[in-house]
Amino acid sequence: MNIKKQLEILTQGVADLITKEELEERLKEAEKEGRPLKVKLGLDPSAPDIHLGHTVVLNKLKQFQDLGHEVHLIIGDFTGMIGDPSGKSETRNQLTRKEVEENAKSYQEQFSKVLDKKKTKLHFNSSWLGELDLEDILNLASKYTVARMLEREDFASRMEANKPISIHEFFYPLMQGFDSVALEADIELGGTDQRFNLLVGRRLQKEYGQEPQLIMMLPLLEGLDGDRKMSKSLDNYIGIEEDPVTMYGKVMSLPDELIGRYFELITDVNPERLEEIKEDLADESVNPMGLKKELAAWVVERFHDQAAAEKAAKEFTRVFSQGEQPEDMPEVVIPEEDLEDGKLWIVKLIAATDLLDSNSQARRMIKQGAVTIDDDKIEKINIDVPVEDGMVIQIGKRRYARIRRGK
RNA sequence: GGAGGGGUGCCCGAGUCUGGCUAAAGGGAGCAGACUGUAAAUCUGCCGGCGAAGCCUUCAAAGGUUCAAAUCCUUUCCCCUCCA
Repeated sequence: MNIKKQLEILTQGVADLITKEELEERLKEAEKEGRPLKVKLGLDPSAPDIHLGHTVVLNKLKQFQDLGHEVHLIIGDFTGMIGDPSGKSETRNQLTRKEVEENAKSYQEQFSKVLDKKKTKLHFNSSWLGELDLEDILNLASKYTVARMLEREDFASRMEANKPISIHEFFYPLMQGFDSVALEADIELGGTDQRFNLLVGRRLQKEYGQEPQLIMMLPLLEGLDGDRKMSKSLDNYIGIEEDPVTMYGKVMSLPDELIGRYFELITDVNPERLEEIKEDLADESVNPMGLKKELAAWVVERFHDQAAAEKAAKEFTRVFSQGEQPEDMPEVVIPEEDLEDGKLWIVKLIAATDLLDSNSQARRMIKQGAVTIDDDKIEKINIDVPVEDGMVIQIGKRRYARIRRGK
């Protein structure tokens, strides 16, 4: 494929590129020399739970792969095994060699849902970082200044807010940058929030006498709240291994304004279709629900299959549009000895389902009129209800449990 | 080493001088209800625990003063700033 066309594909949907001219250069160079570009992505070793937000950058990597370039995933196991002691209140979770390898395997599995597994190279950065001795480390540290470190936004704001910064934290960007040196990366990808770290790699390569890598930043995908970036810790994510029904439902719960952005960043719809979608979204007379359903189906199909997508869509319509019960729901066994005359206090019964954390919450839900048993609304708190095998408790719109009497 | 500032509920953040009206303002997140061809938007409500009243546990930790403490005192731990 000619360079112009490659450039066009590679720069699509990119938030920032340092620099476009260099990318063109590098592509030409690679072609002339008949070698692929080494494209790097760094990964945190502790969270092998990929969500849609990650797929934005993975999609881009896939494009590189399809164009014949080499994708290198770097697992940051070195820091993971040492344990990051920042955020002192949190327990250090030092990962063992074994855990790291398990995580890596899990990563590989999940990544192969987007990337071509055969063409993807996996590295552990401990294999070079672990080899450095103190002299090497000091040498590395000498190549960057404190002032430059403090340019990083979160360091700067912590300084500003009088919050602690440990010295070792300065080493994280350096180590990540050293990965680029070790790999002799041509280009590194990352979210826009990674700008600083990515630049460190670029600068370090120069210090070590290498061609500095290019930097490609991809937009951060907003999570379910429609505001903050998708992340597991904010619990606003859609995991690519979630079951089809949940996945579909989560997409449907996205704020409408995000529909277009999702189509753009995580699907492979062609530019013409994307244009149409955007027009429809801008058109008041079009109910965005239809588009959202299309998006939801697309997502489920990609990470499961078409049958799952159809099933999830049906289930969604059934439960939310028609207000019927879902097909699967958790079952809760109520032991016979907890019953009195076959009855149980309503609050206890609800709390037993594990759908809520405490009796107080159960009481509140009843007060708010959120609880039904076999479609009968529960109005009072002080009642004992007969517990029947197979009866269904519903709390709110989407929490269900089936009751089983047992020993 | 010295001087000063600070640690509040899931998060942010008031309250501390002038003790009670404070389960602790406000915002965010979350949940529920109404509405909706969406788990969207919007509006309203809830948002520590305990089978009612009432009680119990909570404002870094432990003691103390008091009829009463997030608020006052003591000690300890942790964070920050400036000086050295």
